[in-house]
Amino acid sequence: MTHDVKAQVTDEALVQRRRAQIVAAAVELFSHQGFYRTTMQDVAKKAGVSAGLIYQYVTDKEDVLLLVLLSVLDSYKQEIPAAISGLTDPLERFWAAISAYCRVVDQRREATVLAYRSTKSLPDDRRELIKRSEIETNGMIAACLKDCIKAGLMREVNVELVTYQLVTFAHSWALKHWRLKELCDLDQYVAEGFDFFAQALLTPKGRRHQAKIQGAADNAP
Amino acid sequence: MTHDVKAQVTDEALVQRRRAQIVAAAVELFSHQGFYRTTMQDVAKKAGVSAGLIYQYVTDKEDVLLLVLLSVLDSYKQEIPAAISGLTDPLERFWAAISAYCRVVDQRREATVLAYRSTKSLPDDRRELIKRSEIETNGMIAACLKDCIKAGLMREVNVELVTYQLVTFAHSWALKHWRLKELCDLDQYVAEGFDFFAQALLTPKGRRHQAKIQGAADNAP
Amino acid sequence: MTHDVKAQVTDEALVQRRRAQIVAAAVELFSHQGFYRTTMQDVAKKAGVSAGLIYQYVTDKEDVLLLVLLSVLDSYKQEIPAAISGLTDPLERFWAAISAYCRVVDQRREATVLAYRSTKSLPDDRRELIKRSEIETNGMIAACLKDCIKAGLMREVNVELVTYQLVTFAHSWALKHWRLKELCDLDQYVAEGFDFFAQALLTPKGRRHQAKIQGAADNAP
Amino acid sequence: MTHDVKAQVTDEALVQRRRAQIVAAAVELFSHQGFYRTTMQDVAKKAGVSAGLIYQYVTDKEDVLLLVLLSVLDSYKQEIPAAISGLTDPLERFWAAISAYCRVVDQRREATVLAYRSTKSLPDDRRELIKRSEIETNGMIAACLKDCIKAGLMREVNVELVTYQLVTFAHSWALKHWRLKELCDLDQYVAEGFDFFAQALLTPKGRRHQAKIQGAADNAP
DNA sequence: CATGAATGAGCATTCATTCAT
DNA sequence: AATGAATGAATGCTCATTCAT
Repeated sequence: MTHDVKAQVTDEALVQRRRAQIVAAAVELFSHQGFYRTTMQDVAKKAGVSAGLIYQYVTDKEDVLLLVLLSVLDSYKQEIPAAISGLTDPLERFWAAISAYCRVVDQRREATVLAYRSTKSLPDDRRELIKRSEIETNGMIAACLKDCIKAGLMREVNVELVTYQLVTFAHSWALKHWRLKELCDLDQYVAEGFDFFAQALLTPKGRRHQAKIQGAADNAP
Repeated sequence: MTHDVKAQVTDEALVQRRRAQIVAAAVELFSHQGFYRTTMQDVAKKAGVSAGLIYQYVTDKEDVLLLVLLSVLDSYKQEIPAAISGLTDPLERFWAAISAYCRVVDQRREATVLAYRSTKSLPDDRRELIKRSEIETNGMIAACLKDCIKAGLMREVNVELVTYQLVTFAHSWALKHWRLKELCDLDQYVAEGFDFFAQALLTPKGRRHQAKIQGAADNAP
Repeated sequence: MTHDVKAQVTDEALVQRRRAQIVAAAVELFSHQGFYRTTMQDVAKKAGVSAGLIYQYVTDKEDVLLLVLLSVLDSYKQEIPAAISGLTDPLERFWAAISAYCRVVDQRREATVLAYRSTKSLPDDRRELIKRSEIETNGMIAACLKDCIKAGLMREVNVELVTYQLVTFAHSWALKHWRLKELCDLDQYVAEGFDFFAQALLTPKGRRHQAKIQGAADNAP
Repeated sequence: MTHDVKAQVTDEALVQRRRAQIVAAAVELFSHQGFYRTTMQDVAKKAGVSAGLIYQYVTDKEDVLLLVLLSVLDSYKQEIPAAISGLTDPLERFWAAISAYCRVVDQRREATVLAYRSTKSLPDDRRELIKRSEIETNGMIAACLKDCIKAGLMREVNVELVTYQLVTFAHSWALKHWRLKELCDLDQYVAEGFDFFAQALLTPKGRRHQAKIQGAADNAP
């Protein structure tokens, strides 16, 4: 976890704990009311600390936002590797990654929307941190995609562009949730996405392999 | 297009002109600095009017935002029908619509990003206006998609979900422009998108039809 | 009617008419919403003229207030003499004057309250005008009082102080109307006042005279 | 006395002190310049605090006005009972109450005028508070009056109406001070009032009793 | 380490007044 | 004479940040 945000407190464990407290409060408030409508007093109250305390763990209100956004991106960076860790089959890994992504987005739906709303509110240097982190996460998806292509299971598409399609598909569940939730639930959304991307990406060989996986999965309990 | 935002000035033509002036200034400022960091004085100065003047054409700062967002959505609602108006072939209409959408997004890239950032800053009732307008625009894309399906050129997919994929694809050009612009230009982006969606959606019959269109287009000057 | 308020318009009849229009609108608005809460645009609208027009008949917003307050005091100066004009008996004139005062206050209740609220909002020189006018009105009451004393009908009291008691009694009907209206109606209020002041002021001779008048009045239709 | 105005600061003693500071500054400014002409910056500067500070002890500018008006009414509610506390004779209590009322009005002359000017500037609910408080104060005067009547010392008059006469008499010292101060000083004003109300209210028995009291007082050092 | 009272710059909004038409 | 659009100074209120305790 890399934030070069400097704290004035030395006890590292305490810093961790306090920041977690602050971020937890801020995520909720920023998500619901937006960054600008949330006051530091709001954050302090919800975090159960005094307003002054926050400034011992953070330099700025913008720093709080940075911490919040990094915490969202961190969930991605933890959940996706976890979801594919046991798997070896490229196609299985691919679908598992997408599925994990969608599920994290669903769990942190409001924070995801927040990221779209508020990243621009950060000063340039801190925004760079976020972008770098996003590229990193995309890298994990891209890697899965590449493996599928290398294995001849998917077409030779522009990897980074398609990665954006996949990532955007996941994000949309949060961004357009106000409408999508009336059309389907998360599982259906993911299923429709699988179908769509399968059509778009799989080679004939990929299709056969897919059928095999599917069959195996269907026969499972 | 009609915004029920009420002006205190009676001369309708003047209202149109002044609002256009204000919106033009606001789009630029909101896009660059964000809604909250932009002061009404900023808007007034950039629009070349006094601060007080604005309040004769708008009730609120939020009203300015509403006007700005509606102006973006209005571009969609004008450009897309214009792009497909002469065409009769369902597939041609479909690609033309997508292409037009991408091009409007490109022209109003910053305003599109602004829409994602700031719609939540509106009070509920005004946000509804925006949502309704978005659904309307989506309807135009969905109609093209349905026609292709009805003609047997595309698979029987969930129309609204796929519409969101298409729309999101266009929006992404603005939202992720910071990265995408390093990977390709707009034409390439659109071309890649066509390829991807063609794969995902076309039936065998659709593919043959597509080839024919494509051939014709290739032989053109 | 003496306001040295200067108009920019020469046609004297028009000036009268316009000012009456403006004052009528202002009395109502100032009375209900107060001077500061009423905008010149409000006054213009209610008067059915444009905002700019007002400034051709008045130099200031404060000027409008002055005109309004003078109009109230003018009603006093007209109604009271009218009420006592036919009468010769000092006691009858006295009661008639008080009664008339109360009735004018009742008719212009809100304007009377306005005078108490807003006279201090005037710049010193214009406030002097008002004070002078008030003293003038008081003079009419004081004269009636003096006549009664001179005729031996009332005690040798401090005339000006008692005049203030009388005037204040009339004003209170407006100032405390929110409470008094629940205790009695105007006629009862006046009757109670007569009784009270009679006790306080009449000499034995005055009392006998009063009984005679009363008796005559009671036997009247 | 309790104003349900809520402070954001918890230390109750501090709240008391700060509010007193603010009210003291506001009374002076509001009295001289009026409520609307006084800015919160004015109040802050005169109170020797920052503008923001005030809003931790008050919700509104109107709240400051409410606090100011309540502080005036509170003086009445404290001074009058104090003035009559040692006395048992109904007539002595009555005159002591009136005298105390006049003296409080004299001490807080400008604030009294302010009350007449500005009560209407309060929103309805807060104005109700003021009215209730006024009725309470009147109740103290009315009680003295009733006791005199019950003891056969005064006539059977309409208690509440006469109470208003008495209260108004006290208030007039402030409201018409610009003129009255040229006619007499406070003691003379009170003495003239006593004479007037004695004539108006005392029964023969009351008159004898009054003479006795008076005699005793005259023989006192 | 923690508190929370205090600061004061910053901003949306209003409105008396002007002036071109 | 009359209009009403335009002005811009003025003001109530907020809130990130500090600092004495």
